[in-house]
Amino acid sequence: MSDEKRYHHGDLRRALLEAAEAELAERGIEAFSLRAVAKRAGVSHAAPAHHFGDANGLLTALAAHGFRQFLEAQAAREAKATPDPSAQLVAAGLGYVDFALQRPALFRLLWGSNRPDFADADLSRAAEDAYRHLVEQVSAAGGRTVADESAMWAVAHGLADLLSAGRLKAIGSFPDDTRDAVLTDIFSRFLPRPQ
Amino acid sequence: MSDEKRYHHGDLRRALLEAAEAELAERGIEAFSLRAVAKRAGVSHAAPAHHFGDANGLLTALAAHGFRQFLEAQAAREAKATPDPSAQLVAAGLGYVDFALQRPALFRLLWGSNRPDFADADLSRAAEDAYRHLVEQVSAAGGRTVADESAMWAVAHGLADLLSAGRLKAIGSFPDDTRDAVLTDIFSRFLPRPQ
DNA sequence: TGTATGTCTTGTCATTGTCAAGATCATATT
DNA sequence: AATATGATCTTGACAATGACAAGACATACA
Repeated sequence: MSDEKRYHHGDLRRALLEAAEAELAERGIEAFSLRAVAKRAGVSHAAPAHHFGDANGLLTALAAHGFRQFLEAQAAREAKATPDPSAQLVAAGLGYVDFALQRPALFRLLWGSNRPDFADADLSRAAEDAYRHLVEQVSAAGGRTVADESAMWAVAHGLADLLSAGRLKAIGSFPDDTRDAVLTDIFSRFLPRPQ
Repeated sequence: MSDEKRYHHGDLRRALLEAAEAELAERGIEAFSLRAVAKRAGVSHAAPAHHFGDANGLLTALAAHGFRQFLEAQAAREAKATPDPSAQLVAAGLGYVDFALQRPALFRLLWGSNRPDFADADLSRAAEDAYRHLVEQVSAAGGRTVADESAMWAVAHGLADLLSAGRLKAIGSFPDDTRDAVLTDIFSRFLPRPQ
């Protein structure tokens, strides 16, 4: 049988990352346990060490993966939007919120935890890619200043963070399409204005 | 001597809250340890239990205190601003960011942790007071819709969260008065427009 | 075939949160 | 003043956790 218990897992690194995200989603980052991840992946409690060093190393790898999925969520919205720069920027903002709502625990790992090592080469590259995408979108939409960038980033991030934490109950209780309409309205206020 | 070691502390509850905030600031919420708090306050590791139940109980009480200080930070800015509603709203936003920059660990406890029990009566009241203040400010400045409220809250929250986490390096590296000017510019974009 | 390297397990230790039991103190009542 | 009652704090214990060391097992390669 292919699922026979073997001494060598074969793809343990990937299995541990999947188990870690599942644990994160179920128990939250504050109750995250390396041993629980190992148990879920069906290996001994010390197995993760060889692949990730320590618990923070595993969370660092998971965060890098998370930032790439974060960009994918934005790209998915952008693909559905009209190609003009303003619509693309709004779409990126909607994707930012989508990710936060669909994977709240991962979102919190990326933006609200200091357990990942952001000096790690892979993670810092993934995080910078996300930042660069934002800057490019704002710039294409006519943004020129630090205030233009920061305003758009802040409003998208604030909405994503508050919504995923369940604090913005007004918007959070809307059906999806209504929520999108309100969010689009809000993002539009921050678009760099053509002069 | 007044600082003699007594069996009964006398004001242990307050001392533990202060020790907890200091520990939070020094080691971060992810390394928060109840025993370290007790040691810092000079009592045994089990002493906090009687006053707060468990570790989350202590963090709940600290969060309630934190929300009140959060409102004080906004009030401090409002007192220095002109009394017109728009200026008051911008001042509240600046106070929001002040608090996040001055007490980043506490800010994260309030907005990015699920360890505090938000069903706790004292904490939920303190958190609702903060929310009510925001709604009133937005309303006084002419805001009428859910989008008006959410936009202002989100931009203030996003700026505060990103700045306190050190992610908004552009603005974060500015001297205080320059930063205030940029933030004021950004907040002004979200002010409800007189129609 | 034999050896080196990589992968995983078992066992151990210090630290942590929580609970139980007991010691000490403060206060009210008589 | 003496005592009782309850609040406050300590000591000791336990299970869970992250990290480390040593060894077992498997694969790659000569």
